[in-house]
Amino acid sequence: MGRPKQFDPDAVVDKAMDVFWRKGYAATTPQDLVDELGIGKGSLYHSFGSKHALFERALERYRDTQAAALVGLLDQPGPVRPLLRSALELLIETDLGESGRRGCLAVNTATELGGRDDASTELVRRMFERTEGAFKAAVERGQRTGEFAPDRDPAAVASLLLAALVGMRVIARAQGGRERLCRVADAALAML
Amino acid sequence: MGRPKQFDPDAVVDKAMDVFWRKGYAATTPQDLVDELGIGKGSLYHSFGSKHALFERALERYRDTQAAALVGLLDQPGPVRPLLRSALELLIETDLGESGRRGCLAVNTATELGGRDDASTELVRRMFERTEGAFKAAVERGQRTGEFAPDRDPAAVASLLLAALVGMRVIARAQGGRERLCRVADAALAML
DNA sequence: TTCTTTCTTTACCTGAAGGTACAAAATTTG
DNA sequence: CAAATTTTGTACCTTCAGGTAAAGAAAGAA
Repeated sequence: MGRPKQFDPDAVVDKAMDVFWRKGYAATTPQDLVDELGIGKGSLYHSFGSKHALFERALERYRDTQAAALVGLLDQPGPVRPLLRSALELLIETDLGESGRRGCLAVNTATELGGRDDASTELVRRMFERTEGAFKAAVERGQRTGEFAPDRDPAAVASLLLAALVGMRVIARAQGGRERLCRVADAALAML
Repeated sequence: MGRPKQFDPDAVVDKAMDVFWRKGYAATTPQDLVDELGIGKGSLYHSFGSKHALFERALERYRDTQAAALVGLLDQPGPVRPLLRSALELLIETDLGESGRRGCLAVNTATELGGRDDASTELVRRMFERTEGAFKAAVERGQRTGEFAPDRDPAAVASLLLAALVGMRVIARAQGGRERLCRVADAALAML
């Protein structure tokens, strides 16, 4: 009952994710949100409560779309090395693509709010953990199939892969060119 | 001539570096600066012009102290592997130390202002480049002395090391524990 | 159709960000 | 000492962040 919403909340959260991704949390103003989400300020606060609450929704959405896509990619069957390569290439293209060097929302949030906003920090920590887990599983699989040297600790290698991936996305924001990013990806694959 | 300054500008820039490092650029207010630098608002703006100009000074100071320390460490004589290990350990201790999980100012700046503030982006890009150069030189040296396998491209390995280092400092901000960071460092050294 | 509930619009509010203006204070020079 | 120059403290200013309040609009319930 009551008046129905004039907008699709999921679509609005999607747009909010985009804004926060591009500008960061602190630099996104209520006016930015009103302008880019296409809903009035009243609706915004009535539906989402606060800028911070909307940010959390956006971060969850990021986890469920972007981060999940990466994990899903790594979980696919078939040889592992090409899978890893496409994963890294996906990130490079995302980072350098038309949407414009906004890096990774989880990484951006870690450095902007890490340790100063418990909910966000925890969300990011979990995303990192999940990604590292996917890497570990992939490495273990690659070792079983004989693609990778079997003498390396999969957990350690996965940690390094996660760190390299995170680092790449930071470097992309600091005007790192495609060659540089590809060099990182190549070196990461070469060490396996 | 004229009235002499009541404070040491370098010391004030040092403190400003600390504040920006902990809180980030946008989240640091003029009031924060007045409180933590111990000088009046008048002096602040008279001496430094603007929050942004002070931030650039702070970033330059970061480059000349923190980033330079890392590069200097890598340039020291002696076996390369222990040098790399101390470099990584230095970062881990810095990140987890009493100053409290503030990560790396260059990394934080890359993700907060990368692509949106040309001067800062350029400063960060140069710091990354310099660090990568130091890694490359170290790897080359290690290859000459026979410490590292000679068949790897030093530039590629250096890129990966830089990315891993940057990633580590992000992960540290997202509540990554010491074990996790050490795992990254171990894996990085193990691949050489 | 009136009542209730929920959404939307518009207006408004408080505090602070980021900075400017200006007079007073502390120096060096003549 | 007066003059010139630079620094400092205080007051002030404009804009906007982040949000609240109140009244009207659109739906179902009685």
